[in-house]
Amino acid sequence: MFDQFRKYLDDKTNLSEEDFQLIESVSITKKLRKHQFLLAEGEVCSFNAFVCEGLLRKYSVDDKGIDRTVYFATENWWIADRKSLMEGTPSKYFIEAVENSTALLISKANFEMICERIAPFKDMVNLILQRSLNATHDRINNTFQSTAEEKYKHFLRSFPNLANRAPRHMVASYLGITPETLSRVRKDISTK
Amino acid sequence: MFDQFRKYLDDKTNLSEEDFQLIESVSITKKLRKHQFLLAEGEVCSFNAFVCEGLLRKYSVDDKGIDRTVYFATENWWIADRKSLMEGTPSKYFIEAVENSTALLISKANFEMICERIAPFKDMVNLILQRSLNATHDRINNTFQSTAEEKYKHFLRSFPNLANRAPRHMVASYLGITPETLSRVRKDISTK
DNA sequence: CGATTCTTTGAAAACAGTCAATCTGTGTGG
DNA sequence: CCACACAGATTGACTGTTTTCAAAGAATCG
Repeated sequence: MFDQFRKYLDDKTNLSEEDFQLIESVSITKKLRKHQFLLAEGEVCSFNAFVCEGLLRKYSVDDKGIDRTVYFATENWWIADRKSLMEGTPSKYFIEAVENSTALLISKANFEMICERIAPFKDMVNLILQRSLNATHDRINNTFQSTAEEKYKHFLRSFPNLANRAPRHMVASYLGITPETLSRVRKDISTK
Repeated sequence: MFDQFRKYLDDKTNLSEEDFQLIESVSITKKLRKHQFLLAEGEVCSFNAFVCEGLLRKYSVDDKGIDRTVYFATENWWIADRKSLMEGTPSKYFIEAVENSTALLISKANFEMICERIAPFKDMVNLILQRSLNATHDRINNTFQSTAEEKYKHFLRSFPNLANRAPRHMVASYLGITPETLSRVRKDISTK
């Protein structure tokens, strides 16, 4: 499992053998079965997770009981509730395995320790943060004023592989539309 | 002008007199008149800007010529197009003064230099990044599946002071609704 | 004051949401 | 291996919200 992470790190940054060993020593492999939760609402998020295989999803449930998917994470993506992690407050989110998945967890304390000791790692993390922020702004930019059809097409362009892996109702909740609307949009597109 | 920034830095982090002087030496005061652009679409963003006074707005213009406001920045907020800045690519955004404003600009090279030399500054920047990402996720969470009225009420709660300073059509474009809809929503709320 | 831009209002059309029913596929237990 | 149950996906009819287009009122700036 760590091999996957190692390849990722090798690609993104420049670490010594010693660095790898330190990181490996604090990485906990976690297998998740479909539907299993990595984090539940009300819990304090205590880790950063790197997804080795599978698909995870972060979502909240609103007053009316409706899912709001904030984020999907597949192979080589990170997932956590940063707000809960940073502030030590109860999370408003669930993180759930959409497929059987494997993730590497690094506890908050260990993550900070690694960042302290390995400067390139810290830089990488901050770079990822920046990219993530850019991507999130793009998402707002591309879906706020759009019709359901435009939103879905943009989703297909951005995550061509996710559209088939994630159940439709989750895609719908990611796009902020109902499953029924998504179904109709897909029909419209296919008959063109 | 630098006083304002200094107070901000004092509040957020812990810097020596020497650090302040270094930062001041690379900060360029820029006065902007209402409607003036700090960045235009197609330009490469070459700075980070700290707003001392006034109100700036970051927006793109879509195919149909409609504004999409991504971000407002008032006193003590940062603004830039991070993507363009990071990658050196042409920006898709405009950054425009909504009021007469004053900002401190720090060029990309100098900003990186400061981050290198002053570790607490770098940490502060990364903390801001994280908060910004959290706030953006909250924004998605709170406005994606909401009605126009809910979006506006959430905006009022989040930015009570902005609602009066920013023209309504900009607020509308921030919320992803038409100015007409915003006008009606406001009427509905006031007659309750 | 006049011109331009912003905001509001009205009526019609487009769009997405809701509710209920049906269809599909998957997995489970007999 | 089949039948059944169950969750997810689709479809239809209806409702409600938002957009669009057009026009009239404010407000602002030179």
